[in-house]
Amino acid sequence: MKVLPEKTVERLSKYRRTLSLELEKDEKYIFSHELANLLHLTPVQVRRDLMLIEYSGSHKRGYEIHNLIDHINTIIDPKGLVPVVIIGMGNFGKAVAHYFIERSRGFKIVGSFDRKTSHCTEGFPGLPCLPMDDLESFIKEHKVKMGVITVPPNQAVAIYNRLIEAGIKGVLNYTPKPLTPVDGVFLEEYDMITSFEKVNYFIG
Amino acid sequence: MKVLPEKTVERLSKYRRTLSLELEKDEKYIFSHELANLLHLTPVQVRRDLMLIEYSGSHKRGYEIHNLIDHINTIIDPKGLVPVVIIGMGNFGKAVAHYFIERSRGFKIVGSFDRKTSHCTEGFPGLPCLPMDDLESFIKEHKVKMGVITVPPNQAVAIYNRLIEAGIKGVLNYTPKPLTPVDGVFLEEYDMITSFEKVNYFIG
DNA sequence: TAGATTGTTAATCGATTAACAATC
DNA sequence: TAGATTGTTAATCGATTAACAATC
Repeated sequence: MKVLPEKTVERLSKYRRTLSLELEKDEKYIFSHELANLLHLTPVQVRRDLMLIEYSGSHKRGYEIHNLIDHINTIIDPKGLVPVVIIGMGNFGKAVAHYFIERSRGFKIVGSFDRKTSHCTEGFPGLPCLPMDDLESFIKEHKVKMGVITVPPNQAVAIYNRLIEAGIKGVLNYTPKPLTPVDGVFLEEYDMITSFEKVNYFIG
Repeated sequence: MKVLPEKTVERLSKYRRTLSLELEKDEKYIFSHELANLLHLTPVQVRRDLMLIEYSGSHKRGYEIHNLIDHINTIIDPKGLVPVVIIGMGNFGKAVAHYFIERSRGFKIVGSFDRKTSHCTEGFPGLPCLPMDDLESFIKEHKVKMGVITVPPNQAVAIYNRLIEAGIKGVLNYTPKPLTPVDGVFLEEYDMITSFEKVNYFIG
């Protein structure tokens, strides 16, 4: 299958979670307009996304929820459990860890790093907390594919370079420091300051 | 001036911060290609954005940094200090508070709320920590314009409705629970799970 | 059948980029 | 002047939505 548009992948992630909630309510089938309503999208957009992943429903009953979830799984988690590390265990890093411990599907947080290991030793049983020096060796040993950068902004570039050097495949940058895209490494950035200033502007 | 595209507003936020850093390095002028390189954009995009805010540079020296920052200020912070509240002082809420205490330009965190006020009493001197019950009265009394939702997902909808009811103008939703857009209230959502799953997909 | 829905192409919309005149 | 840059229109690209045939 051709590589999917970023926006479609984002929506598939949301479809899957919404569908799982419906399944828990013992729903078996869902129409495109129902799924669309739950996510404030249009039914056409839902159907087009499903078309792109070559999934078909029935005219009478819509889409079979359990089956569709399985299909989305094969599309967006084709690789089993991808190992992830978090670098920087301040409040933000802790929030990320807290979010994904036990709750992830296609990936698993396998390690956390901080300049002061005292920042991460407590609170996350089963999640190793390591000094920065061990970053490269840990990544190589555990075949870590994805790194989450939650260090202070002035350390972001150095950490990023070390991740690249160690052979990481994807980076999530939560610092406001813009990083330089590198071939073969998927880079996703979220800048909280920008979001705040955007809301501030559109409050009008 | 016509309302700016969302993407342009986002970049203006980044231009401003990058320009401030250049100013600190005693740079006085900057060319569009220099600013573009710092943010991994194209020079045309920079110039087009500046065209949209009706700012002109010189052919010889590019843009006068200090002056451009001031101009961006008038565009994206035309309202003085906008009061903001954070609802939910777990790790994520703390990260947000930590980020913006003393560091914000167009807005100010004036209050934080949690079911357990013990979550927020320590750590942020000068930031009031209040029980949920006081939410509406605080918003009205302090003319709060913007609310940041960092509660657990199952409380998000209830808090959102209370914010709307209390007359909030902008909402930043950091829970994975999608909220329903309401006329006259700007809603910005960031879903961390989606970002993770997206990176996971594009690692390929 | 009539009505509701899916699946898909074509049109539209919005954002980015190419092209280039004007200027210093 | 020649070269570099800005400012702006037109073209392109990508994503969304409208339209509608096919199906149950």
